[in-house]
Amino acid sequence: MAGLREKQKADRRRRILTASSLLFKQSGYQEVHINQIAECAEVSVGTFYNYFKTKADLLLSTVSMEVEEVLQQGDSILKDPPEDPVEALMTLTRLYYDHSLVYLSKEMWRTAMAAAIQEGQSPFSIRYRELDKGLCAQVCGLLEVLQENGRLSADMDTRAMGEVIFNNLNAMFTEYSIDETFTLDELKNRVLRQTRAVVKPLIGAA
Amino acid sequence: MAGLREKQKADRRRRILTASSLLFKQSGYQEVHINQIAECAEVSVGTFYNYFKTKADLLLSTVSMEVEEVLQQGDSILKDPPEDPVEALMTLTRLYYDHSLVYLSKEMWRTAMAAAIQEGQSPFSIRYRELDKGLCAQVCGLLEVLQENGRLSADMDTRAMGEVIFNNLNAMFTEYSIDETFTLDELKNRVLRQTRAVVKPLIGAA
DNA sequence: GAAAAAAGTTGAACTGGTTCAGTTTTGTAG
DNA sequence: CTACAAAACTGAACCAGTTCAACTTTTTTC
Repeated sequence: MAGLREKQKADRRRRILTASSLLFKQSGYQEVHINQIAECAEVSVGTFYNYFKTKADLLLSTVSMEVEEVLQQGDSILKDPPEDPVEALMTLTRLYYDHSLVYLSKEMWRTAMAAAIQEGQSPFSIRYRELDKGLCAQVCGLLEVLQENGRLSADMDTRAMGEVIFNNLNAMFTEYSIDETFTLDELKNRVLRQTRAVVKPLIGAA
Repeated sequence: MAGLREKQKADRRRRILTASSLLFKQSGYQEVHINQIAECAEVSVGTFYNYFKTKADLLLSTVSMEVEEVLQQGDSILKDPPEDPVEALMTLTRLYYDHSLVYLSKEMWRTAMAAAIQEGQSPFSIRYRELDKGLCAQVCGLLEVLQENGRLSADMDTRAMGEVIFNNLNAMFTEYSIDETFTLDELKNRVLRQTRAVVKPLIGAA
């Protein structure tokens, strides 16, 4: 009952992912055509579209992997966060940012973001936003922990605050992805300053 | 020296803009093809591309108009803002949001946003980000005014704070544009709660 | 093991935005 | 007014992502 068909399916899917990953790294997302991916993966173009709805859909599986890994690692930060709230938030932020270019280039992030915005009812967009929501929830979760530990004012609206901080992280990451000259260090420094500005007034007012 | 050529050029440009605006309103951006726009404007497809670099470029001229109007109106709010900081920020925010759908539909905003992200070095993207920067500067400017008026703590980092608040406005507007069921009222309510969470701790600590 | 059904593969054709070589129109000089 | 140059217009061809009707392979049934 192993199923030859299942085996072939899994194999083809893997071949397509391997081929595209290789080609994207080699020549960039835009430069690589579906023909090339299909050829390199030894399937036909039609078969490619049996496995992925669109070219951008290829990215989604990578984005998904990326974010899931980062969410898991983020959870362990929430379990025992740095005492200083700014430092705690920046630890999470650095995790997100440093991990971001492991599987995906800036160009690929741009494409994924643009695709997610383009039509909101596509499965791509829905999944992408789910992942974002997961990250946002994690930031909110961290604020709750800090609040419970008495590190942040008790009357802070953790939900609203978390959304603002996450939206800022996300917007800054978008800016970073758009501008090829924007370095990771510059990004972290700017976000540090912003996070400070927002979080400092909430400290010790418990 | 009026120049027949100049006159014709201006006329053709106007015809294309009128035609596309009409067609987009009628059938939505995606549905309308360049052929149709060209036909309706009584020019050839090639001529269309003499006047606009891409289909998305059509949107840019509309977005540009939109944002320039809003920036101007925003300036008059800065001249004499409501005393309460949250109310002041929400007045500006409501201006932005209420104005947003005068010339552009959600679908058109999505397309413009996606295009601006897709390739960051295109004139489209550069112009779009300039406009965003203008809005961000206006939010920062409002915070400065409020700080000068003694309404916000004197040691607040207006620049960083303004960026965070603007990034949040922008992110929420993006979410709103993506989700066709997200209403303007819901948007304003959520942003109100977020703005409160961030700004309240800065009040009276002067 | 043969036949029918189900699932999957294939690549040529389609789609719609974009380009460009050839043509027409406008401005200028003699 | 004619001739020439510059600018602008034109639409058929191009391109790359996507679709789909015909074909092949695997599974199921008897």
